[in-house]
Amino acid sequence: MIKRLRRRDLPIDTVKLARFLIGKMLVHDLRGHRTSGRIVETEAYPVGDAAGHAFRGETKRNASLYLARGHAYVYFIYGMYCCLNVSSERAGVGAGVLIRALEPTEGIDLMKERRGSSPVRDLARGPGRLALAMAITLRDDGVDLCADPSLWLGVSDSENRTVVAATTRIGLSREQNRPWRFYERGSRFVSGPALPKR
DNA sequence: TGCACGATAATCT
DNA sequence: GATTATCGTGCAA
Repeated sequence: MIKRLRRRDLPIDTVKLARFLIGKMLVHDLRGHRTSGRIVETEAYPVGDAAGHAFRGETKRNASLYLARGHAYVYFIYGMYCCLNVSSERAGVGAGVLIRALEPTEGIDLMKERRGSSPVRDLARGPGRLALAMAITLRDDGVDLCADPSLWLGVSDSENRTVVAATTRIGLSREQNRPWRFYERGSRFVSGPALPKR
């Protein structure tokens, strides 16, 4: 069983939310089929961060970052992939948390179809892969993850204890030394270069 | 295991 | 015209 997260459950702070989301569930119910996974890796892009898409102010593309915390901001990158973020502050303030990797839990066969049959470990290891496996597209930009019947955040009642660790973020050309990437220590489903075992 | 490289298009300068 | 919060492949060690 997965219980929905309400907006009041989410911390009103980008870095705190990024840490909070580790171990929580992302669920997509689409045409009667569910795919879901445990979030094992996130990155915070707080207010004033030069690497954040909202750094230079609100535009048509990044408008969803300015919605109340818990809304989806989906953007298209490298001409090929979509990435999912969760808006993370009060309405009118632009910031978000990038969801970088999931441990697949339900709908694994469907994820394999969407991804072109890859090992379970690689289905949602990385933001572009995650969006493909979960069938998240630009149409999901702006969705309220605390209210939408299809795409939502939750907590599993069989949630096991999660040890969260922090490192620097991936793929940036600015603000590279900020410790704003969070992941579940020991998880095989985390993207990026190999990490210390414990 | 670790690099270099190309694909490919929206957004911004 | 440059840049980009990525990924798969190919090749070297």
